Amino acid sequence: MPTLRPHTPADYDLRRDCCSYGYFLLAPNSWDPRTCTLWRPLRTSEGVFLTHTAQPRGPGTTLRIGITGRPGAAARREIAAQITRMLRLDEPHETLRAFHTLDPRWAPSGRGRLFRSPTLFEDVIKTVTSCNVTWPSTVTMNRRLCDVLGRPGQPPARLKAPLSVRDFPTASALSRARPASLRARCRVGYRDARIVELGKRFARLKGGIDAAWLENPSTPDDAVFDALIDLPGIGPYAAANIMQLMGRYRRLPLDTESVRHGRSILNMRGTPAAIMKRMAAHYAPFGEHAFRSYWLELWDFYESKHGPAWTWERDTTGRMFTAALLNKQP
DNA sequence: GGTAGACCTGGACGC
DNA sequence: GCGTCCAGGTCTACC
Repeated sequence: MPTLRPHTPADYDLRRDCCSYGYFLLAPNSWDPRTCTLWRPLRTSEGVFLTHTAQPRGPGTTLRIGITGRPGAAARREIAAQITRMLRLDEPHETLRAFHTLDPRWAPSGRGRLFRSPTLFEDVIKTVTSCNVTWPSTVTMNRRLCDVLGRPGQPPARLKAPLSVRDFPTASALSRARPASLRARCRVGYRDARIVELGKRFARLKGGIDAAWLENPSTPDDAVFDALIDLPGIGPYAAANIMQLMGRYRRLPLDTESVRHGRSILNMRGTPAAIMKRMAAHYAPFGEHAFRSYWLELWDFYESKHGPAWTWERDTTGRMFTAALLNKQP
């Protein structure tokens, strides 16, 4: 079986850094808590390959990416690049150090890298499927999108892959879907036409967007925010969330979870709108790392309820990790 | 510029 | 098993 050894930062801890944001629980990602392995089908120019990424020698050692099938040199490079994006293996050490200097609470644990998707498009769709729904619906929508529109990869011959080997649908595949079919088969509800339109924009079929420009670090935050908020289904919350997934942490995606956090942990009082204003002011001193400080506080709360995220089973704890649901747990 | 109501789904709850 | 209520962010119409 082909194996890749991507460049791995000296402080990298797969358990900590992969299980750091809810998207690691969404299809087609699959974290196996027993083996501490991330399973994930990835699309390349040579087809879809099922990968599994582990850190067999423990934190701080080189990751190993096992690949089912026979990828050529180009496909291997594409797989390594996608895993690097998902796990933020290329995040400069100085950036993390700057974050830990600004917010020393996370220096001892080394936290700061937040999981994301292999492509900006997948992060955008995952964000849209997380709006105006409870987390279990987000889980269902992503699983169905993969089952219905993802291309199958080669299943492993001997290894037991925990889940489906279908990848996440491409922009092109979603641009060709019929809204009614998306609604009926993927349970995306009123998001149907918006998702198809996003597929068209990212496939650059109609009013196409320039993903390279969006992802270019020299593009100003405000310009990125304005471009994102122009997209269908993307409002202030979604735009800010997509920005943090792009590594732009200055804006906070404020939602009902933020209000819950403001009230219960930070002892803020007032209407939801007033609390959101106070939340923005509260984290403003963390500047370009504001979201990381905010998110790690939230994540800490979730883990205080149900143990370290790397132990969460996708189909049990992983379906109920928002505070509203966790608070109902015994 | 601010606000009210519709949009959909799935889970919780009561009967 | 069925009906009702509720949570959730975006969008549009309206003031």
